[in-house]
Parts: sequence; C-alpha cells; structure tokens
Amino acid sequence: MPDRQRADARRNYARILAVAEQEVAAHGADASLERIARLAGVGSATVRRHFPGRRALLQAVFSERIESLCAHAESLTEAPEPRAALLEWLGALTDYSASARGMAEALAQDGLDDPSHESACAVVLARGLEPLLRRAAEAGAVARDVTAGDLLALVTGIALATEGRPEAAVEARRLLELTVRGVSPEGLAGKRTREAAATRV
Amino acid sequence: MPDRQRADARRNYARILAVAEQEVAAHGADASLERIARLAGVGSATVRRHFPGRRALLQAVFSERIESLCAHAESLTEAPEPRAALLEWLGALTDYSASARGMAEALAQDGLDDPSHESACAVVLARGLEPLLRRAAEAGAVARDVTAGDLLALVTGIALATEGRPEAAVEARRLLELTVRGVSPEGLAGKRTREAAATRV
DNA sequence: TTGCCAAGTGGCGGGGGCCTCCGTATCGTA
DNA sequence: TACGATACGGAGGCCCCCGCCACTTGGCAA
Repeated sequence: MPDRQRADARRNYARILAVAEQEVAAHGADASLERIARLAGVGSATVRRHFPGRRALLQAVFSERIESLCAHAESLTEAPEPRAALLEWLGALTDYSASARGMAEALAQDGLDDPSHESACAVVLARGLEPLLRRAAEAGAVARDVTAGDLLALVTGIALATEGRPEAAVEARRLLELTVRGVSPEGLAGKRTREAAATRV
Repeated sequence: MPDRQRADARRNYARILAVAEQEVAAHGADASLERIARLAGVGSATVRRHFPGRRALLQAVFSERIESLCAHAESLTEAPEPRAALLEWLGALTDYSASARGMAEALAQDGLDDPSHESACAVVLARGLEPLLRRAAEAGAVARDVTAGDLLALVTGIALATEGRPEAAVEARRLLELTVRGVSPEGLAGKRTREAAATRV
C-alpha cells in the first residue's frame, strides 16, 4: 500500500499476499505464517515486516473482497425495494463469509485489541452497510433499533458456527433466513413480542 | 468416568480437570495443555492419556454445566407456556455460552471430525432441547421447520461473534432477542415472509 | 556511470506448544 | 510380600511465532 517503497519490497508484498490468499483459503484463519513465507520464497521476517501480525495479513487478504461488497452495497442503495436490497446484501455477505475460510474470524476479531482501527474489516463493512440499513429502516422494513454492528455480528456468528461443516454455505443461508424472519411462525408478531418482553429475551 | 481405574489415575484425572476448568476459563478454548499439565503437577503425556485431544478435555470441562442445562430443560417441559419456556432456556444457554470462555468453540467444533460422538456437547444439548422445542412447535409458537440444531447453531454463533468483547453477555442477549423476533419490526409478518421468499433469503 | 547508504532481507536462536515413545514407578492382587 | 498390569513422566522430534542483527540490494546524487 505505501507508494514510496523499494521495488523489491513491493514485489515481495505482492507475492506474499498472493500466497497468503491461497493458504488462508486452504487452512483458514490460522494458516502458518512460516509456511506462507516459505511458499513465497521469502524469509519469515519479511512476512512480518509487511504484515505485522496475523490480523494485518487477513485484513489485506480480504480487503479486495470487502471493497467489492461495499461497492455492491452502494449499488443497492438505489434499489426500489429497500428491504429486498438489504436482504440481498446480507445474503451476499453470508455466502462469502461462509465460503471464504478465515473471513469470519477476521471479522469477529478485529476491533478487539486495536482501538477500532480505521481499516479493520468490520468497520469498513459497517460503513458500507449503514446507508442500506438506514434506508430499510426509514421504509419501515427493519426495526429501528437494529444497528449495522448487530447485523454484522449476526452474520459473522452464523459463519463461525457453520464453518467446517459439510454444506456450510447452505446451512449458513438457512440460518440467515431464520434470523431475518425470526424463529417464530408467521402471524404471531404481536403475541411473540409480548411474550419475549415478558421473559426478558 | 471409568470405574475400574487405579486410584492414582482417578486422582490425576480429577486434578487435571480442576486445573483445566480454571485455565479454560482464563484463556478460552485454546488454553495450553502443556501448562495445564504443569499446573496439575503432572506430565503432559498424562493429560493426553486421560483426554485424547483438546476436544475431549473441553467436553469434560463443560459436561457438568451441560448436564445442568439439560436438567433445566427437562424441568421446563412442564411449564405452562411452551414458548416462554423455550425462550427462557435459550436465554440461559446464551448467557452461559457467552460467559464461559471456550464453551462456544467446543459447541461449534464438536461433531465435526468425530462421527457424531455420542457424548459431544452439541448432541447432548440437542437431546435436552428437543422436547422443549417440540412442545413449542406443537403449540404453534415456533416455525415447524426449526430444528434443535438450528437453534444451537444460532446461539453458538452469537456467542462466538461476541466473545472477547467487553459487555459480551449483554450483547449476546441482545442478538438473541433480535434472532428470536426477527430483524423486522412487528406487524410485518406477511409482507416480510413474502419478500424473503422472493429474494430467496 | 559510479558509489554511497538507508531500506529491505533472511537466517539464527530463544521460547513455546503438541505429540509419541519408552523406561520406570506405582497400584492392586495373589 | 512379590508379581504383573497399569499408569506415569521425561526426552526428543517437529512446528510455530518472535526478535535480533549482519548482510545485500535498490535508488539517488554526484
């Protein structure tokens, strides 16, 4: 990302990132940095120099995809149906999180230690999601108290919970559907809410 | 658990388990087995002998609590309000999963490699949950297609997604509430479902 | 073009963790 | 008490992460 870098440094950066993408895809969030270095034909120190900490590497690995998700979100802000737009985007996020190993971990863990780093995956996504969510809320299609962070956390959780299972993608979709419509059957909205409030759930 | 064991073996088992509880509570699911052995005053091989694999250890650590959750579930099967009973139990599970470090990981990961081990946390919990869920479904308080596995996965996901955050417990509760009632505002059940179906989410 | 020097590199050693093997100490019993 | 089965634990192998430091290399100025 820095521009005033030596040519070899940039070359190494790119090679490492390329290898890291494959390795993370293959072994998830805890791929071996050492191994990545080896495969990239580079010393392990170099990997750590370019990406201080596993977090940074994951962030870089997923940043492209995250950008594209944000772009998708932006393109959806003009959609005629705010609610459908939101759901479509959540579906896309779920699909990606469930299929791209390590993504969910990256999402869940960033912003924990660092004081809300500006480029953390979660905050970038939240920024992208917010307009979509706001529009849906204004259209009355989503409860007002639902935040972008809530939705991100829910999707992240679904991805984490299904990671590693066979059929992870379809399970994740199914759980997202449940989450969106609520566990209850249709036509119980009133009863449902009253009881929920009563039991503090 | 085996009865025909040497006295020292049983002693060690108990000591290891006691230490493991503390260590898991302190460091989560990836507490160091080596360290547990050291603290228990035991060789690392002994830990591995009693608990082949981290999974087994976590299972043992949480089994008591899981039993108690199952007992709670059983006591709730007679409750007058099936839906409230289910929600209360889900709340209890969420509270515990969110507060007991490592529990969510244990839940998420068991049954993955092993061919559905009989004593895996998740299957024990599912067995406990099933009657409660069935009763709620029969009372029309829960959609028929919701399985115990679904609910467990959702709660597990919520716990995983909130793990490590400050206020994890209250966030987890909040997300559970959202999940139960659905993301949408009240009174939209019909519209909601139609659209969801239309967008395949 | 040449030479200089900081930016960049990678190997090495320390600290840990997980796992297996195997000689040995201990328990329960005859 | 003596013996055999059972359980123990240390050592060694392998991998990983991390920080240090002497060395190379790329880019700029003369």
